[in-house]
Amino acid sequence: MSEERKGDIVRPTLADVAHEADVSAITVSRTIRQPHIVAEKSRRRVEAAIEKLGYIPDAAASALASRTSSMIGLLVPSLTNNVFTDVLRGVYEVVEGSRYFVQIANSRYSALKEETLVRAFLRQRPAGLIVAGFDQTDRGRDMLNGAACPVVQVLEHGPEPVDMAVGFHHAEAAALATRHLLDSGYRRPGFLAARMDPRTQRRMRGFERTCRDAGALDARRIVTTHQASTVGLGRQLLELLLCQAPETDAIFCANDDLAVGALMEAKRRRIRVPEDLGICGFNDLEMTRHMYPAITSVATPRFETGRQAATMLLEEIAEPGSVGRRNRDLGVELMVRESTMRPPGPQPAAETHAEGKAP
Amino acid sequence: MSEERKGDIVRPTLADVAHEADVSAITVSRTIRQPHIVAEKSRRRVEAAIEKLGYIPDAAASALASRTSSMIGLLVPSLTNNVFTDVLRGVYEVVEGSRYFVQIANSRYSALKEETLVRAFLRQRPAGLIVAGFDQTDRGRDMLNGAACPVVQVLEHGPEPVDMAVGFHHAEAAALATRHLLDSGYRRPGFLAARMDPRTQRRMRGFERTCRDAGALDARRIVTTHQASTVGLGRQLLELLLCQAPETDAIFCANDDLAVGALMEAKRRRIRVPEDLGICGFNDLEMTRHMYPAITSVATPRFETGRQAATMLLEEIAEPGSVGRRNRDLGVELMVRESTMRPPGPQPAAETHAEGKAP
DNA sequence: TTGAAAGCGCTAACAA
DNA sequence: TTGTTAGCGCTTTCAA
Repeated sequence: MSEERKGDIVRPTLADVAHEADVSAITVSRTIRQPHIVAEKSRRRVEAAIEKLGYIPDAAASALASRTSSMIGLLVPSLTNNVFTDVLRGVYEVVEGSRYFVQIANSRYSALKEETLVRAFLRQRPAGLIVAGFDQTDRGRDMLNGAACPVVQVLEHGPEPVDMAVGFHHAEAAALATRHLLDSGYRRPGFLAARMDPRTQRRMRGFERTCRDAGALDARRIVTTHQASTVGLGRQLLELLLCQAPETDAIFCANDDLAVGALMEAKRRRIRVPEDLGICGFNDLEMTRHMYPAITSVATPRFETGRQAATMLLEEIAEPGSVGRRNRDLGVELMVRESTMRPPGPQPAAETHAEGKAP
Repeated sequence: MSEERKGDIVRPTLADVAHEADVSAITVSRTIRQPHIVAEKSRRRVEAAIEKLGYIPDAAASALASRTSSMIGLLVPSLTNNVFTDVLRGVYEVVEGSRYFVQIANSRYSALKEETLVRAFLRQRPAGLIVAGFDQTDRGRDMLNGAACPVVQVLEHGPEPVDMAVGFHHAEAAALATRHLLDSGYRRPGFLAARMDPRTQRRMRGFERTCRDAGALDARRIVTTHQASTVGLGRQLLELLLCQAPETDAIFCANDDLAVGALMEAKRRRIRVPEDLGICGFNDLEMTRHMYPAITSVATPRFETGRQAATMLLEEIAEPGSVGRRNRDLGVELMVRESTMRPPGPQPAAETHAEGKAP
């Protein structure tokens, strides 16, 4: 079909369907939105006409007339990062059974882009909005505050959400992991992190605080980068860490990608995990438990966060003010696996690393 | 702020801004869309008024009046699968610099859901559409055919796209990998696959055909499942394969997730890779090259597919009929790595597997 | 360079 | 149960 043809296509309207079915426009409208209040006979005629003409309702006209759309906007900083796609799955599970649909926007970790995207969402008069995190720009927060729809902030827990929130404490989750390393007998823990978005920074604070309290904090053992987190980066960061702090006997990785990369690099260097080096990841992505050795990680409630956010939104849309707990902490769970199960008794000297590092 | 307040918020309209700036509505509209044709003085007054009132244009009214939106719809079967998020990244890279925005819909591998989502997109009068694959339902294809906007099908190459297409041959790509295994001296190759969506099935055909031609096809060595592909599933499928065909000396995994899982399971069983078992993945996800040993994989042009699809769309939107090659094959590349670099000379007997399998 | 008038296709409100 | 009327907030068209 040529492009000229395409341009010429005139879509049938409600009025066309009404004419075809010999009813009024509003009856067609009702047949589509509230079929139960239309007489069986009219309804069948309308349905036949819709089918015959291939009628597709115009969302813009509908949104304009009703001053609302069926869109639920989801604003995340990344879609490469499985953390957000897991939230998304939870949201879908709830929204799919409803008359709403999800629109996704990706701020790519830019607060400015996020602001633009919030504005783009609001232009469409969404029925509800789900936004990752608490760290909007001032204008972004103002816009969310003034939104004519319910808003849920996800994946963090903190004071004063814009409207509603579901998530967990990043600093506390990191502290849990760090304490586990210390309790397992590791004395010189290091920290690897990438991207350094607000949530990652909170995890770093949790690590630092816990280490400081235990007298085990050493800035040389903290290696971070603003690059996006990848498995390859985990290898590089471990290399860097072992260069500048060869005494390191455990690492807490702010991401499972990094943990997997670090584990692979350790294997390649013949560093024994967990004997010479304990490794703990964060998020408990599916792959970590299947590594060899299986990697200890902090399981974060990503799917459940998405489910609850969507549920809260739908309830609040149906009846404003009806949602009870509007700021929820879902907590995390430490999944202890082989990579930090240090055998009891004295450990080999730290020099082991130096050996491992030789080509 | 209470929900009641929210409901009461009256958004300023073009007319309000016009009143504030003491110009007509159309001048405000022009200031927003074509600032260069508005006099400097009016423009500044309008911009000040927009700022003062916090005006946000209504997308529905705009779409209704202009009979088009700025939306580019992207329809994929999954967002958990990194393949599609890579395409997405390519699309974003191109679209972000334009006046269009991307809306993502997830069919979750259901052709019926896909049909519903195509309809949902068309209701919004998209400026363009990008759809994964060629396997729409008949109605889905009809709708795409009748769409009043350009359409690009991605991630496959085949005859008769609806409008435009960018992708590669899955069967040929699989044949490339399979030939590599055979050429590397592996004689009893197996095949692991999950999900079994149309593209995966084409890869299976490519594997079967190549093995048959080489007299190396044995149905016992083909293990598939309809479950979603995961690393854990790779471990399970390898276990199954080695149970029913212990002589297997190499595997082609239809996904890198499976390949990583299979590698980890092999390590756990003390099966030597690549000596006893060659492993080849598909897609060349970032992690595969960082495994130990590094995994051979077929690199697919996911990012470039997204880039080109978006570029074609924007060109075609700007000037219908202007895009030249409308059906593009981007090809694939085999990345040979440690996991299939079998040392030359006679190999240990196949019984090695039996040993490896012992607890 | 600016504006007035006339809809875009639908739904809310009310009436029958 | 169905219909009539009057917009929703913007852009197009034509005129000044």
